Amino acid sequence: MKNNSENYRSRCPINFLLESLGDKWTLLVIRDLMFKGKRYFGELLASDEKISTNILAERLKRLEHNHIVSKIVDPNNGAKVIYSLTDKGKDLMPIMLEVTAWSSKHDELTNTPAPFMQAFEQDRTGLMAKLRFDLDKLTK
Amino acid sequence: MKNNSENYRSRCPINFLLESLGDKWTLLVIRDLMFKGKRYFGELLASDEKISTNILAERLKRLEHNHIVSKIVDPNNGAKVIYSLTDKGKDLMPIMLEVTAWSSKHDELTNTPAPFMQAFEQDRTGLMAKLRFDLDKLTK
DNA sequence: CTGTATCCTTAGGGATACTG
DNA sequence: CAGTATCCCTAAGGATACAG
Repeated sequence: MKNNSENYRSRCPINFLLESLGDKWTLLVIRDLMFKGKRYFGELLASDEKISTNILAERLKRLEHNHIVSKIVDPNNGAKVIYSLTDKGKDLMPIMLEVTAWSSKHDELTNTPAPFMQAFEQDRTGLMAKLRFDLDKLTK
Repeated sequence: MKNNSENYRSRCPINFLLESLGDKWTLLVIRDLMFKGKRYFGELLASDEKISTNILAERLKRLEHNHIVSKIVDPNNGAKVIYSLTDKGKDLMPIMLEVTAWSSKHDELTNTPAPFMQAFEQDRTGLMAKLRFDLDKLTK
């Protein structure tokens, strides 16, 4: 996955996403930062899908390099690092919601509460705006 | 990439998408079927990104197995096969549009016309409904 | 035209030991 | 706790020849 434009396979927007986030793990890291309120390396490490340390470290590094995630030193504990989504990262929320909508519609095993998805289909714009507002508050 | 539920890494909807479509090529095939009006193997083969025959054949087979793509024999030419999106496949359109929106916002090299994306941000629901209608007509 | 089959290479990723 | 460094292995993917 390269990120300097000369190496893109094409200049298609779909392909742009694939080159930025198109692997087995990156989207899961973003999910955890966006919807599960995780902020620390250790928390991200503890996902159901069992990512390993080197992979997580590499993905975070690349996400930071792509300005999707930023890291700061925890003001309450200088030994800890806090990861959070940048605006560019938060802009991925509509994609994540649509993915969730699609999966919960087409995979009966998926664990998304149906009422929420129904509300979402009714009023995408409103719900997205609200969630974005919450997200901004959280990482402010 | 497994598709029988016992082998999922988790039952998260984000992960469901990754297990169904999470590789370097699948989303590009869907893009070509959804937005570029391609229907034949040869047409799909001719994308900018240069997919090879074996990969394309394998992806189409898996997409068919997952009920995202269906194939029929061309009624006008028995030697040809026509691929098209199922309803489940067409349901991916909102995701594709959000991906396009995100990429065209954050990658200046991306080739999506800005006016369209502006209209989309104004009225997601309306535009999605219209595009879905067009898509249904096309594959009817 | 629509694929299969094969060969080969590489990138991605698990496991795990180790460091500041 | 937050990573780095290695080792090793496998799956994914390019190239290309060939078949129905």
